[in-house]
Amino acid sequence: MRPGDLERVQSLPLFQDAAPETFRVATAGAHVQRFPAHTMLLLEGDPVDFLYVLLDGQAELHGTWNDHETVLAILRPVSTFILAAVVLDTVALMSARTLERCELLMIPGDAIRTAMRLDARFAQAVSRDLAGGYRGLVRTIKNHKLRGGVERLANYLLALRASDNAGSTVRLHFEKRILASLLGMTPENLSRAFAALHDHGVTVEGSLVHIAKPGALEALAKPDPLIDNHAPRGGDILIDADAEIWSSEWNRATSR
Amino acid sequence: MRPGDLERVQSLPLFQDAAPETFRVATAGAHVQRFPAHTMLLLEGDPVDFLYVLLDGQAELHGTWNDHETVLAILRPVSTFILAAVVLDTVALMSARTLERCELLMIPGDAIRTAMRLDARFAQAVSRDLAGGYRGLVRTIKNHKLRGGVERLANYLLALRASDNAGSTVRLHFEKRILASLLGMTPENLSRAFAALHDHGVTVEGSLVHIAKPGALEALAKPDPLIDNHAPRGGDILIDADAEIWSSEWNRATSR
DNA sequence: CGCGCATTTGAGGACTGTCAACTTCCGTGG
DNA sequence: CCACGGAAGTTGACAGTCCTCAAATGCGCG
Repeated sequence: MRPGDLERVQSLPLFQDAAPETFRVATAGAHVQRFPAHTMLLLEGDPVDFLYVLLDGQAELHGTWNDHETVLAILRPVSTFILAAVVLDTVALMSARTLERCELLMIPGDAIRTAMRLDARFAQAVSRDLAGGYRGLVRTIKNHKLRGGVERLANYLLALRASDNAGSTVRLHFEKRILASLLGMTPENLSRAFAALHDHGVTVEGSLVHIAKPGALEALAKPDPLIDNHAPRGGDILIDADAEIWSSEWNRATSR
Repeated sequence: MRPGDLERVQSLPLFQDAAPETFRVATAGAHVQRFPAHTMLLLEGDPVDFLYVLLDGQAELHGTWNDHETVLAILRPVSTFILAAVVLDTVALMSARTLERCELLMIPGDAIRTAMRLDARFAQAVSRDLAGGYRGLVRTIKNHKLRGGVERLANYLLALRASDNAGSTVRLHFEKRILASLLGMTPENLSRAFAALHDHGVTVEGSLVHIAKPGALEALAKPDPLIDNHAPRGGDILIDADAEIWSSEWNRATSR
């Protein structure tokens, strides 16, 4: 583990509230491992023995059925994943695979469950993390059931703009075919969705997307704080303490 | 509160592990309230002040965007809902409405959060509950992204058969228009989906659905334990300890 | 009994998936 | 450094699915 990695892990919302002793015990049995690109880390249906912490690189969570595959989330450092399966000590519902060379910290599931028993503050942090993940999934389902493909793409681009920079050009962090699957469409239809956004000021050059008229795009996307997690909050309410936990599963992936 | 209600609440996975004192304090500040049918209990975007426990009746969780509405879950007694928002002390992402006359126990959110701080076992139970809900949502997303409408209906019927009885006739517990929304389609298309299942031995009479050839239906539905939570597990593995928590949010609603 | 709403059925259109051909991009190896 | 091969991305044609609108039917409650 490189110097600073431990600090990065400890600063995760999942751990920053834990007692130092809890953190020490949990990471004592952990080990860091490197994986090449396009490597399966975990297969859905397999028992989950570790909580994974992505320290470097990009990874993908996906699900399979009947010879079809769909991307459920893109993970970027630093984030944890499959916490839910670890808490319940059961099999994974999602597969995980690296998109590029990755560095992972693997914490034994036993250590996590033991820590929850001994450290109430850690158990609370786990609850908050899972609650944040849960709410992320609720947003995702609303996104998919209520919006069409073009609208999902438009909101995705606005979310990228809000999170990565303030400029009018955003960069897609992974291949379009993966973005297509994440957004619930085929690569062909993603192309057409980008084409449809052409009329609203969106131009594409490789992985660079230029948003010429953010206003026009927003008019089409109709972002909603109850779906998108980046949308402008209603200005009349002062109590805006939506301190959602976003460090672990479903990071900035699905809809932000 | 009727006699026995408290016992029913205490026997929920969320509470059965908690210290008696924890349970006493939490329910001390709680109150039971009755609501007529078709009443809004909670509006998405509103701060959540209570953890709700549905003691009697049926309720629905739904989301809204751009003048469209989609049903996210059907709740049946005894189950809790909006635990995630309570844990994070934030606004609701889903609205809740009664489908019929309902009896609800409302536990102040403060009491829940305090109990988590004081009782590590309760905090663990909350984590398990949220982890179970999280995994239910993952199943839902896979269900929606990987399957078509007819397949979703077929699996829903098989899930009903597995949970409610062992017979070949199942009863829909709510209106078809709500089922349609839950399954992510229009009422018109649900009708056609039922018609499509005609060829596979499914006949409909009001809210009664007869499954003449379960084998044929399964061949179409291709149920999967990693999506449906009722599907036959692979017989070669003995370790089948998937003790998922299913008592709270997302009960038998979405995909079981 | 009658009204209102849920459900069904039909027709048409919009959206999405599939297949195939073509172009572009990128990493490899000469 | 360039040429090449393979994969990614795009475009077009077509089919299948799903949504919308409209009208007819059925059901339940007042």
